[in-house]
Amino acid sequence: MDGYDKHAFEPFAVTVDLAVFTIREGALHVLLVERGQEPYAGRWALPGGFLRPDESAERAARRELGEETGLTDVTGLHLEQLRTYSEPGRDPRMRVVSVAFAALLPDAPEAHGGGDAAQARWTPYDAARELAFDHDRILADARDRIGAKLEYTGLATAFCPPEFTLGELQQVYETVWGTTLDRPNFRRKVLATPGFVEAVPGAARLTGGRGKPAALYRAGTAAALHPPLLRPVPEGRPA
Amino acid sequence: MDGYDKHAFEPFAVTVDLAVFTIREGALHVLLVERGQEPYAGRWALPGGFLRPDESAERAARRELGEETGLTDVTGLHLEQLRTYSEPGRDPRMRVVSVAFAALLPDAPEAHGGGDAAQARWTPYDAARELAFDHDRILADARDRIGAKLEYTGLATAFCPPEFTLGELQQVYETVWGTTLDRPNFRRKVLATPGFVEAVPGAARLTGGRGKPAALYRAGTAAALHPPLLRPVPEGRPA
DNA sequence: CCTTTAATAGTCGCACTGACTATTAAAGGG
DNA sequence: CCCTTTAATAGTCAGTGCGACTATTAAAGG
Repeated sequence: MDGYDKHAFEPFAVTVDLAVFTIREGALHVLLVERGQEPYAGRWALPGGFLRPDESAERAARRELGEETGLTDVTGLHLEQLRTYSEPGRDPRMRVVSVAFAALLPDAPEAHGGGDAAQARWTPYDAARELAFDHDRILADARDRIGAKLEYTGLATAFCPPEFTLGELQQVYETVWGTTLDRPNFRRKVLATPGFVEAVPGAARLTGGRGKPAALYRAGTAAALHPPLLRPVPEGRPA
Repeated sequence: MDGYDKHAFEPFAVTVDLAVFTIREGALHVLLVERGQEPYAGRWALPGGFLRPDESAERAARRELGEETGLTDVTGLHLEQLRTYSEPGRDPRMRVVSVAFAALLPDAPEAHGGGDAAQARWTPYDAARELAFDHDRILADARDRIGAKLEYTGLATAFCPPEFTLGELQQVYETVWGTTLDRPNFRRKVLATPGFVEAVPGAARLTGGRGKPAALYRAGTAAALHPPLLRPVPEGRPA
């Protein structure tokens, strides 16, 4: 009931933090910024910043992304709330509640510092360790969430350009899940799932490859995949 | 990067709101409180309240639940973050950012008002309309989330007492999804999914029923169901 | 033109599932 | 004490999805 009626309310600083993913050279990359100020000056961190009084967390997330990394007017950006981190002590200086977002980008435009960030850089996911604040945790949570949502949503297309080949889409799954998938089976499954992708008639990707050019597809309209595309179980999983 | 370094930060009021569900008499019920204060005095709302400076949102959620509804020491309570609502104007008096939670309870202990709440009451989900603030939206989001999570997690057991029959578990699915399920098939599926439930040896529910008493089960240890228990597609869904 | 590379097509068998039917085990009324 | 009622549990069968393959096709480039 937003019950501020009787008790005095304590003011909090509210920030947004972004875990922005893309796929580069077959590896999952995360956008990081180097902190220019204490605390954690010189450490890498997730981009983010303060919520302004007139904007929602979603708007703040897009704004900060542009300010700190130069990624502006990112049309293909998929942005979704992850969760909110509110443990006392997560910031050494004051009480900060942070709304975390996970974001996906198709291609990887170069990033540069700005705002509070000394510099910004795409970093391989596995190399993004020992970040400032509790950002290691946020980043791991974001990756888990993305991996899980690939199973039952068409989210993977958010990593792809507007038109993409099935091979590129498969690469997304293999990269995020860290597995390999059988190509014919992947193809059959994707095409059999209504609303996942739709063919672009008569188009083929001509990008310098040596073999037969692949047909192009666009993201479909379905939000959820029925049936889902289940992740292969790691060895020895079954109870 | 929690970038409060250069810009002045604006203070916000931070609250938690709870959508607490249970199943009563075969229908999904939600815990609501009647507001004792303006704004929205006399209107029904989700329980919740201010975050204190020394507690996380999760702890605040449990505390407010106890204060406003008398539901304290709820051992079987499942509590999970839904999302954070931060649109400007969602509270007519000040800038409030609210961390919303979805919660599930096995049985339904009676609730009574307290704290900021004039009274508290279990309300059938379908009758919970025109709530204060944006709580209609939060409630709908929570219900969607719960319904979806039933598919691929063992969450349904959170609606059940520590020991339950497969019939009771099936009732949870049918109630939340608004469908009917074939009993033998449901049984087969649940028992074939490793870690979903485990049998309580030699126990049977004797509660006054007329027919053969059902065997009892406990919640299993698996967090995710492999394979998931997919919701039947509504008529005419396939594209 | 011929080799290479990758996309696409097709096959086979098992496991899962939806839609059923049949059986069993107790409770409670007569 | 039996017999009806109620519900749990067991079993059947066909269609389908999917993993693991093999085979074919289409272009690029030397």
